[in-house]
Amino acid sequence: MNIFSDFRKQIIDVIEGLSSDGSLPEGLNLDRVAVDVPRDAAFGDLSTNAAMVLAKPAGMKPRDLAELLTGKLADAEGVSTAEIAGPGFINVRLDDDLWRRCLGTVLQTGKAFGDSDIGGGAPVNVEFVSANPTGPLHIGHARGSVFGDVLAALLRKAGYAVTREYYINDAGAQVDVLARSAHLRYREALGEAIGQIPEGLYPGEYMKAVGAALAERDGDRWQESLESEWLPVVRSFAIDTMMDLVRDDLAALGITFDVFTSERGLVEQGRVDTVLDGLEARGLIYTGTLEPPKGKKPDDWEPRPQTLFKATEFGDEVDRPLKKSDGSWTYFASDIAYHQDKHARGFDTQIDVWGADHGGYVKRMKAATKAVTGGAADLDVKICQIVKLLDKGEPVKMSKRAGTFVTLRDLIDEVGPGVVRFIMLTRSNDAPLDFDLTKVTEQSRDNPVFYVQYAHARCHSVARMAADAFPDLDADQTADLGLLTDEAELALIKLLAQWPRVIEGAAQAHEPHRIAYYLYELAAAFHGLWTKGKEQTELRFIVESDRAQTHARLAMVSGVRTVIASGLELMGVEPLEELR
RNA sequence: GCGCCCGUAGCUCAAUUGGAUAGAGUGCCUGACUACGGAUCAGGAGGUUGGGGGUUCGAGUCCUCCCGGGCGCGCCA
Repeated sequence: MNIFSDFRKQIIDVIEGLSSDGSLPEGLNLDRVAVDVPRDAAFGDLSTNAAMVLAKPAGMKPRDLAELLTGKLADAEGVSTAEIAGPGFINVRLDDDLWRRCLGTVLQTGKAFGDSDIGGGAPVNVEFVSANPTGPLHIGHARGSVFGDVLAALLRKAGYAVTREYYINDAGAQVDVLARSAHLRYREALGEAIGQIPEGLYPGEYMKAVGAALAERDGDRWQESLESEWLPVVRSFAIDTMMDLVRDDLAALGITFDVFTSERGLVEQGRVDTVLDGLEARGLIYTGTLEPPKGKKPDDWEPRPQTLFKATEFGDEVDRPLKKSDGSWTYFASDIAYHQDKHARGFDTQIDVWGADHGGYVKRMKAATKAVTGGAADLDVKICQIVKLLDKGEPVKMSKRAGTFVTLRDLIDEVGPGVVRFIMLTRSNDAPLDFDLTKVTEQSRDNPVFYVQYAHARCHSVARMAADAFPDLDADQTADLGLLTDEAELALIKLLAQWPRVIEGAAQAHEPHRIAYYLYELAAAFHGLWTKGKEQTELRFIVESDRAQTHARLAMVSGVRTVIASGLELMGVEPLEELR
């Protein structure tokens, strides 16, 4: 039950009715007709801009059209009042019973309340994390990981067929460095003194285990052999080990993927060649020389002919190189093949979640995707800004040597997965985020995780107390919701009714942080009502002298608990029933 | 120099995708709470949404030009 979309249908019906009886022209475009919640509750429960957006095409003044619509709407079912305001807004108040019925729906459907079918089962591919398999995940990865995972969950709840995907960059020079680092540790594991890790190799302690495991598996087989012999083997082994590490770290955050795609796999299957041959056949690839960037000329710049993709034909600023000087593909070339591959697998809607440092690549990737799918695939790239790690307001110095933790795993161990996940969504993805280790575990209002969890725990607390006062109370569904008449109670119920709308809006905008903000707002309304009951005893949830009233209020509290739990679970955060 | 993101209350950030009198937290000021579970709640002050111009019924949001910050800028992903 989505009151807002239901009401929009009512308005559309009214407009179409007026069209068919000649009061309005036929065939009006109704796309821009919106139903909103007014900023100020004094304006009513709902408002619509219908009269304003249709005035011009209908050839009427907005207020006259509003007049016409209000006349019909006032008689519509469930509408208590409809009036015109401002330049032509129509403000509507609905019968309180309609809202109470919505609470009834919450109680009946439970956590499925808010599920939507706006996705229509359309396939969506969400690609996120995709960290290079060269080491454990760090804090910078945490944000994109959570963002992508919750966005995927959100889209699923909104009715899309979502695939969570991880692209393994296992074909570039970096994994060769990884292999050499692993080989060194392998020799170390076999008893060689390796001394200092040479510049350019990965020095991390985590590489020791890789070397040891390889020695365990293969003995001294690669100890004296040529690099050309051992490199592919060691590389493959190291990548697998690193990916296990990455999977473990993600699992600790509650994240799993449906698909892992290997860049090397695409290259070895010849997919890159195929896709780029196709572009070449269309005249979109040529050999040319790029201008140096103005104002910031690299020291070693020299003009050089390169194999270029005509990205400028698809909205990019300059054409982009596809081949390295050794003749191998650039990562961009394989990325083109990868996005084509996603399209070939049936994904017309693709979402990539990237870090802030990749912002400069959005245009070329969109251009390439457009080119390679003939414009059929829509790519949305979500950029996550940096996370600043703080402790008591002071920046935490990231030094591996000093022992200050930097890995994702350490962060999870320190504050718990739920806290990490929630905090990562307390900002819009394109705003930088402060993660204060002290604040996020504080029990205060300015720690949103606590504040929302506390509201949820309070709901459970009420239920426990009620079980003492009325041990034999029936299920929520049998309560007489008509007894919920206080303004604050109805306001709370109206907020619950917004949940499906929040889901749809957040899903369509690809903005999972809206869930966190909504939950905070809902928690605030609930805490407010709680305290109101403290001051006016007749408003308490449990009224010992009034069994029916208590029953109704417990049902309302159940509704709040259900929606908060539903939202937290959507975010991958476990709802707590007690706070120590 | 160019591109992308950003600029909103002292500070950190929202703003129903173009809607009405721009909202929360924090900080400051005032009050409520000896218990359905204390960690809360109610109120006050605080704004020319960086600046100018434009688009229209209507702009924090879209276009344009400046100012300021972050990221990026040919064979790293």
